[in-house]
Amino acid sequence: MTGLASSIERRNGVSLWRQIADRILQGIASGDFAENAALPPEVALAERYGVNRHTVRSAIAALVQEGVLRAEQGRGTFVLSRKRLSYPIGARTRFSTGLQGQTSERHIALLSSSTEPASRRIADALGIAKGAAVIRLETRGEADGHAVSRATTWFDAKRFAGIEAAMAETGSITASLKRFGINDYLRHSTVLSARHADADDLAALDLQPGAIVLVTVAVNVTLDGEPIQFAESRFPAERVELRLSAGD
Amino acid sequence: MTGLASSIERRNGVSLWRQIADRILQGIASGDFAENAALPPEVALAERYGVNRHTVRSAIAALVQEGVLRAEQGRGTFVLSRKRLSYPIGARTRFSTGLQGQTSERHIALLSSSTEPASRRIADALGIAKGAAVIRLETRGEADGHAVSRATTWFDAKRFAGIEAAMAETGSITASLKRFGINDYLRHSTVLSARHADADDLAALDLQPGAIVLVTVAVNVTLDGEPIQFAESRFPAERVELRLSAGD
DNA sequence: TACAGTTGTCTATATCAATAGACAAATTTA
DNA sequence: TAAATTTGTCTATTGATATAGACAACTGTA
Repeated sequence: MTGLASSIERRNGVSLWRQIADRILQGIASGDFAENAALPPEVALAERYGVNRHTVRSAIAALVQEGVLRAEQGRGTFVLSRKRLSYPIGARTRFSTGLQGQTSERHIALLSSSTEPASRRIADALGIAKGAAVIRLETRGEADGHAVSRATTWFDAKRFAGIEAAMAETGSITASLKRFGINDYLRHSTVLSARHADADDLAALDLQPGAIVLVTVAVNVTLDGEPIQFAESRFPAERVELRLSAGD
Repeated sequence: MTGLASSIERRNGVSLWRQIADRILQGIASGDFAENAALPPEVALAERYGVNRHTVRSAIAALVQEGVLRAEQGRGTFVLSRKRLSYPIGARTRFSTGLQGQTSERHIALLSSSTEPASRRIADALGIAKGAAVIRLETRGEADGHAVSRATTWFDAKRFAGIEAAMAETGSITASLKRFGINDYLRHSTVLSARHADADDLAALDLQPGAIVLVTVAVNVTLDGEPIQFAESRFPAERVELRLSAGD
């Protein structure tokens, strides 16, 4: 942002210190506050945001707790390096290849799996009957030891029986689908929204309460257009941005 | 969501009533709470979310204020119809055509315009020198009388001198660009994030404080690949979702 | 009518959030 | 060393947030 000094909202249900912490995170992401450099002093921030110094201190305390800042008495408060991952989304969206070059290691951890009857929404997406058995996988995407996504994925249980074992073993959706004869697939549709992280997301993504998650709801299809996978993924907005490439 | 009963977080900087209001909005969007039907009674909601009935009442009061719910003493609290707009994003993203079929009327209102030197970020995106003059437009997208987006757009001032007048007159980016000999253009890149709405967004989008906005940062190019427009758009997450179509 | 179920209002209390001011402790600079 | 700058700690006060309980007001139904 080119210094749009929009101010802070009061009595919204979101505390001032949380809003200011969000602003500082934005400032770091947008380059207003350089990495490894000192933040403006607390009194200056208090004036900039029109709040008391103690309120700024609460925001800073939260970000120190979060590992984003380090405060040193007498010297200043410093921005630790913490660039947001840029997660590409397009027809060939895949977790692992998408983050190549940004991280040295990444995989998908299977948190739990279950079989359940398909809800209307899932049945429609997968093109099966409502109530038919589907396998649900709860997974967490990890890159360089950090949690970067939390997803819930559904497969037709008849066609993909045992896929949870393949996921646990390979740590990859692409590799698991290969075992069922699917060597290539496409992202058919993606719907995007955002919300506050719920307790489950907070725990799995190692977020501080009040964090925002980006939510994608996607359907993957075979090259023939047959739906094979329905997934809802949550990404921590403070650590991940989604990049859409044209014609991809 | 298939009824994942994840609970609420305390002392996060986001008040319980705000979190519960968000959850109810999600519930409406996901179909957990049907439109025009009664919400569960306050005591049931209080138990479901593990909070006091008065806290649920605060959340409901906020949503009534927002026009999402209507409470009737003795009868119950009802969901007003309020479907989220689905805003398509792809290579041919355009405001007006994208919402066709979902709304009967839409246009872009020009809130203000100014000329300023390009920041590093904007200069890079537009392929011009840092400090060169750019025109900044502050706009609001409206559909059926409701604000659905708030955007800040930059153009090279040399090439698009007077585009603010064209925007004010036509209410359309596409139509304005035609006056400068650009009959077609493509969305080159889009980067997506989310944050709490700031004061400016709240006012322009008619949101209640604490609301979340989806943020897109996009570059449009001519068919030759020459960048012509750089824009940051904010969409109210409670009213708009973004839909990405493969191969678009 | 009587009753069960629901939202609306009131009082009271405890904790969190925000402001205000003063001063201590550590670091850097003159 | 002395002064200026910056973060850390403490006390005090106010308003918002959350819980608790009781009861009134309204609706639909037995």
